[in-house]
Amino acid sequence: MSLKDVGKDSKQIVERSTRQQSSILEALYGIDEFKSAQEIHALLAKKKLKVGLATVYRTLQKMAEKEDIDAIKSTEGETLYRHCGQNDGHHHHLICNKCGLTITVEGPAIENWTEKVAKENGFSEVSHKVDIFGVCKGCRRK
Amino acid sequence: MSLKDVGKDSKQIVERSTRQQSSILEALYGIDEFKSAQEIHALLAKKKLKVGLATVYRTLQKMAEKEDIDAIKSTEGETLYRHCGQNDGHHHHLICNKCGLTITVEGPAIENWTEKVAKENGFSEVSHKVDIFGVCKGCRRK
DNA sequence: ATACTATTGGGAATGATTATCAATAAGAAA
DNA sequence: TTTCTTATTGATAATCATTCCCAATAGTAT
Ligand SMILES: [Mn+2]
Ligand SMILES: [Mn+2]
Ligand SMILES: [Zn+2]
Ligand SMILES: [Zn+2]
Repeated sequence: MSLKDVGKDSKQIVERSTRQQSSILEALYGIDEFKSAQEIHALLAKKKLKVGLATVYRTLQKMAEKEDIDAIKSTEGETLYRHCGQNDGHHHHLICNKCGLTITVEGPAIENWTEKVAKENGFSEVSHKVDIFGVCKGCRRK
Repeated sequence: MSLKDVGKDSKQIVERSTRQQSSILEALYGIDEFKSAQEIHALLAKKKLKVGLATVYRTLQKMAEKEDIDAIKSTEGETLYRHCGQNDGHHHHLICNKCGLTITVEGPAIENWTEKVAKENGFSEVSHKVDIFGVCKGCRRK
C-alpha cells in the first residue's frame, strides 16, 4: 500500500495515553474530596509534575464526560472533580462545607420520587441532581 | 434632641425603595422560567427601563437572600433567578431543558430522605439541592 | 428645605474557563 | 529504528459572568 492510498485506513489511532493524563488521574486517587482544576494543577506542581493548566482543564472534563470521574459545581460556581471509585454507578453526594469531606450516597427513595414527579408532570428524558451539604462530625467538634 | 445627640438613634432607616428595585421585581412576574441577571437587564432595557447592570446583579442577589425570589445555577454555571410565587416555602424544580419551563415541586419524600441520610452519616446543619431536568410535554411533541 | 446616607451606575478589575496555534510526542507503518 | 501522521500539549490571549470602586444620585427622617 503506497502512501497515497493510506487515507482513512490510517485513522486507527483514537486516543493516546500521556504522562499528563496519568498524573492527573493518579492525583485524583488518594483524595476523598472534590477539587477544582486549579487545585489539582497546584497539587501536581507541588509533586514536581509539570502539566499545563489548560491540559488539566481539558483532561478533567474529558474524564468527566466519559464518567471516569465525577463532577459537580460548588456553590461559588466552580466545577469540582472527584474520583468516586467504590461506587461506580449513579449516586449522590453528602458534602462537608468545612473540610470538603464527601460521602457517596444512594437509595431508591429519591430515584423513585424524582421519577414519579417527572412522570406526573409529563416530563420525559429526565435526569436529576441531588446533593446534600452540611458539616461533618469531625468538623463539628472543633 | 440636638444633632450631636442623634448618634445611633437616627439609624432607623434600614432600606429604601427605589424605582430600580420595583422594575426588577416586576420584570420577574409574568415570567415562568429562570433568567440570568444579564437577561433581566436586557429585558428591562427593552422596556425602556434604565437600570444599571451592577444594580440588577446586586438587587437580584439581595432578593434571593431574603428569599423573595429563587436562585439556581444553570449547567453552564450562570446564576438564574425566578419568582416562584405560588409556592412560598421550601421547594424544588422540574425544569425543561428545551424551553426553560419550570414547575415547582415539593414533597416530604425527599425531605425525609435527605434528613435521614445526613443524620446517619453524622452531618449537621444540612441543606440540600434537588433539581429535576427533562423535556416537557409541549417540547416533546415537536 | 436640610442633612444623612442607602443606593445607583459606568467602568475598571477579577477570576475561572475557553480559544489559539505552534511545538511536542504517541503510535502506526515501513 | 526511522519516518510519518496527527493527537495532545502548553504558553498566552481572549471570553465572559460577576464583583469592585467611588463619585453622583435620591429616599427619608426631622
Ligand atoms: Mn439519583
Ligand atoms: Mn427539599
Ligand atoms: Zn468536615
Ligand atoms: Zn419545554
